[in-house]
Amino acid sequence: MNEEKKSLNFIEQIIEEDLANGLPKEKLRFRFPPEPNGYLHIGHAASICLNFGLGLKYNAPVNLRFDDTNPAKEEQEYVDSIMYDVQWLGFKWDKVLYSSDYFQQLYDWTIAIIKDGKAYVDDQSSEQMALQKGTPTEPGTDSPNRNRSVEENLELFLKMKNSEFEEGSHVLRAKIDMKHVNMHMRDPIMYRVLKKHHHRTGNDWCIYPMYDWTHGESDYFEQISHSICTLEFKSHRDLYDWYVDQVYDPNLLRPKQREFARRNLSYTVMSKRKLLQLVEEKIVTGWDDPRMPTISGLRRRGYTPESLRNFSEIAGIAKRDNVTDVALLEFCIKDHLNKTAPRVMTVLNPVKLVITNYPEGKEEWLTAENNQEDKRAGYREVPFSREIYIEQEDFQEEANKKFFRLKLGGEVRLKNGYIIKAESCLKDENGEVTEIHCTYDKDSLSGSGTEASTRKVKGTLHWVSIKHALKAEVRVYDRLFTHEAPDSQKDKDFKEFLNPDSLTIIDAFIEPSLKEAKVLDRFQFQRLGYFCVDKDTTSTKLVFNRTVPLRDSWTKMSE
RNA sequence: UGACCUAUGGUGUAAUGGUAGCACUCCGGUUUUUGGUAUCGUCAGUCUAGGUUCGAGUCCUAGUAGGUCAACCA
Repeated sequence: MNEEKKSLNFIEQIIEEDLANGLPKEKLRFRFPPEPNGYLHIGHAASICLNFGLGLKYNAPVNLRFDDTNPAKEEQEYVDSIMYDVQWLGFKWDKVLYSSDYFQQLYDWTIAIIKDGKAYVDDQSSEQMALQKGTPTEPGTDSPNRNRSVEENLELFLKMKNSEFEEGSHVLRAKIDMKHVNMHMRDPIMYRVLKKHHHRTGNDWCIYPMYDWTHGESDYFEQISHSICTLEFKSHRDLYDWYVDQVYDPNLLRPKQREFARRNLSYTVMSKRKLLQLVEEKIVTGWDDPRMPTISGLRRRGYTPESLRNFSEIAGIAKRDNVTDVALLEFCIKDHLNKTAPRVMTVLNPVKLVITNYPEGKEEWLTAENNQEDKRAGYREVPFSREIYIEQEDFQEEANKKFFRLKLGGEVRLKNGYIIKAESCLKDENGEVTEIHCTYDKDSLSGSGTEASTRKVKGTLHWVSIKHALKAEVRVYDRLFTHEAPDSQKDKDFKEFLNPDSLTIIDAFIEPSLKEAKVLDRFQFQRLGYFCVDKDTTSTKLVFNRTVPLRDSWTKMSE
């Protein structure tokens, strides 16, 4: 009964503190600000769940804002996929906004800043400017253009805007302090000339604001109370604040940037650049390849929104570097699917089994429970006949008593069916078992109520009737990399750790109830794992992805 | 040879100066017509050294380790 109080993460603690210090609760407002230059991944999911979760917790609006200030990298395709992913995760934004919506406002503010003598046009080469910038341990030196007159700056900036200068020839810089210990404060660039088509503003602009100049102002413009980003932006905070200072009206809310550690997952990479590389070099089939840590990849793999949200919740957030064990993610999806996924029988690596005392030509439809974790899931019928497939690894001619499966002279129950006893087997020239001959106890049918039907045998096998089975392609995935943190090795490229066996394609036999399964339908293939229908499925060919195998204490034990 | 951030079981996170807890992983028991699930349990942690304090994972100092910062990227 007693509600256990949930501890707050450090961001929530900051918010509680701000509230306690007089920030009205109605002023709380958050945002998720992706750049539309790639697909979202599980790390973004952490940020999405954090920001939208805060919105839910405090009943505050959350904007989805596209940080689209670099037309060279951004595309509508990414905008669309990001919106889809956020909604799929189950969140609702207050407004969809774009930094590019603020280009005019930003420009107007910039004019004021130039007039205030706090920004200047620099026409040096980027190399020259880099040289003057100094290093983290040495102060920078002033640009010779630093003291242009306001009039000249205004005139030059207008020319930049009017496309009178070439790309790379002129930039507008904030006049701050070339000797500042924080490199970002050494006269950062506010605008550059980019004669590129923008996915939203088209060719309206040929000057584009930089991230720092845009982000804080966008937050301020939208009156975001808490601007949450990842740790690598920590040193941008001084600049964020400096820029907000230039336009801040004390009657309005002043946004505050706060940083948390990005979420890393073991056995994968998370940087957009590297993920893009995997896509472009065709190491994976696309952004939504089921081996990718992208939201779209995880979705196609069979992950549910609930499982991803739960993962973010229990992984938590903090400020230290981390590599979260992918086992935690897998636990989350198994936990959810265990409660929700219908069970079916499929055989991945078949061996033929003949029940010699079962009448030829006879078939029965046996009743099978769809999900013993959820009685409402009901029952279905599965066909049974004289010849069935079982898994190769479920049969051994001889085995010790720890082997609960089928062995010569031993008994086993066929799931939802009869108890059978192995009498003999046929083998090919290599000694591989090609056919198993069994007899069945005709009184032992599951659920028939007879004494024999309740008889205990140690093992229960899944199976499919050969005559009725459907063929399906099953894609079995393993981790994409063999190293826990493939991009952590300074002297090695992350691709050296690619797992050559990350995908295995199997022709499997599945029970006929799966015939009408729809893309993204999720199932438990009993005793094997969770699988979902892939989008490559056609009317003539079913394709399944293995989301995650079931916990397997037998294989571990027998190794 | 600077500034800033971080340091709690194998992993991820709590403990807001007062009993180091939770989850995952691993291992073991029980139940089981899934070697699944459920359930019970075991193992396992405050980077180091000083200091403040009745009391320090928490505060201070120094060290050590890791990370971040010098794109006309975000």
